[in-house]
Amino acid sequence: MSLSLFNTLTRGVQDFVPLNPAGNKVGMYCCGPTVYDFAHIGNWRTFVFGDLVRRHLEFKGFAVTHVMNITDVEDKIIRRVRETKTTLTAFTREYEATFFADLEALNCRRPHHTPRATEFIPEIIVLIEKLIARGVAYQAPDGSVYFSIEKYRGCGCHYGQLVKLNFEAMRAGERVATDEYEKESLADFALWKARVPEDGEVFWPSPWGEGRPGWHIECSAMSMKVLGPSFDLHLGGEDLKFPHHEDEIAQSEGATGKPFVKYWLHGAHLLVEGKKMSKSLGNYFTLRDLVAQGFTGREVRYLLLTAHYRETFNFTLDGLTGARTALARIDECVGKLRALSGAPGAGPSRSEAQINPQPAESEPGGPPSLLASFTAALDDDLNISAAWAAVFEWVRETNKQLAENALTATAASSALDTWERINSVLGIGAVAEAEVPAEIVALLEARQVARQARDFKRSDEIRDTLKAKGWGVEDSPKGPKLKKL
RNA sequence: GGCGGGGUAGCCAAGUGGUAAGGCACGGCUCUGCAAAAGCUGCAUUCGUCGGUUCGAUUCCGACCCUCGCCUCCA
Repeated sequence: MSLSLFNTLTRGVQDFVPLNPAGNKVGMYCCGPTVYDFAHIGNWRTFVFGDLVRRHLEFKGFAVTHVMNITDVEDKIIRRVRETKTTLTAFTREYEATFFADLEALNCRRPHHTPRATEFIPEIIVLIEKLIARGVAYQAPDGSVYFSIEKYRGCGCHYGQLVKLNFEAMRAGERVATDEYEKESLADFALWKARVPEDGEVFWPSPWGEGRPGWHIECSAMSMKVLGPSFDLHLGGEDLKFPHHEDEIAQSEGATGKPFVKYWLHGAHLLVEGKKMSKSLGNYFTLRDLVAQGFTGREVRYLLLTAHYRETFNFTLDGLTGARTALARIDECVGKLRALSGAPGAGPSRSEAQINPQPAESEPGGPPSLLASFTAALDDDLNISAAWAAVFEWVRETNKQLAENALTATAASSALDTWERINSVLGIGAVAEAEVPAEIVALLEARQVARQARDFKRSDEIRDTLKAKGWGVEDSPKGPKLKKL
């Protein structure tokens, strides 16, 4: 079965066919963070969505080149640099490092390329020169260079591919600083911003004088530098459709004359506790805020992955608690399979690289296997909810067989293989059994002695002690089981 | 004002022109010294409202109500 995705360009679900179908290679660009603050949970939804797209493509056997830019020069950054009296690099690198740490905490695969805007100034300048040479960009009296939408359209190009635009009906409202720059037309956007005193030391020389790149041009320059003038996938949050992505198309196609991106994917925003996230409402969370409340990156990842990417998702703390319970069910089941299969381990899950990327077909005539229903769900425009349903049905079925002692070690091992392949897409792992300190083992043994002597008062006391030390005990027919709380 | 999403159980959330996945929460039973875990089991005659099309609509059409987003900072 082939993968289909909703393409904002055509406003419909389409079969995914890479530009180079023979090569099986896919170029994917995701708009990355602007490193002026910690990324919030809404940002993370989009990045986790990007990770899901990449993982599923890799699961399908595509060789993905994943690019994510780092916007490290931009109005807000400059303001903060000025306010904190630091340097651009010192300021942005700190947030960049945090971003990658958080990305890892959420178990997102690291993009293959993470270009910084400030390291692509020469490429940006070349791109602007091309646009000027083609007559679709101009330098204004203030020294800034703008993209002319009128000229671009005059060349027969289409501005407004991602969203329907009606410039006449657009309000030149408060949010448009009409007097800030000397543009020829309100809709034109800056490619190069001339240096102003507020920029401080943040500027680069250029053929148009000192200044800095506009926001949109950096993505065009970096994506085309790494992936070429035309590539397969470009993702971002839905708010970026206009103007950011529209402008990227205009700049890129205006410069190369070639189609820029084949499939545009946009992730919906989230609400927190039913409301738009805002610092004043107290529902603004960064990942570290949630970690401070005792939640793990894994739980956050799971919750962010419970809803379809094109639907607004209501992120709640209750939901996060539910995520913990749901994950524990999966862990319990996978843990039992590991124990039965005699896998060494209880250790960390085997390397994802060892996993065969080709999904198996279900048995002819039989019920669809986990792998088949999971794959079918994600192939259908990443229907992750249906994919989870497949996972939990499998958990229930597996638990049932385990309870009936109906699984052999070989069958358990095979079930684990399937799970690992599923997990290569979900990326929620399964917690490895923690090392048990000698003190805890001793307490557990003491409790067993007490239980055998039917001294339940004593055994319950020890259970409470263990709990206080962070270990839960579950008695099973095969003896007590320790669980890190 | 223009454009675009949504309204499905207590909460989150799939889905379909033929009678509602899954998760969380909650109740019952089995097991257990108790508990936990697991298993079994119960939990929407109903999918914002009102009309229309249809043998049949939550699903298609129309109107309305509510809600969210974008309209040059935005994931």
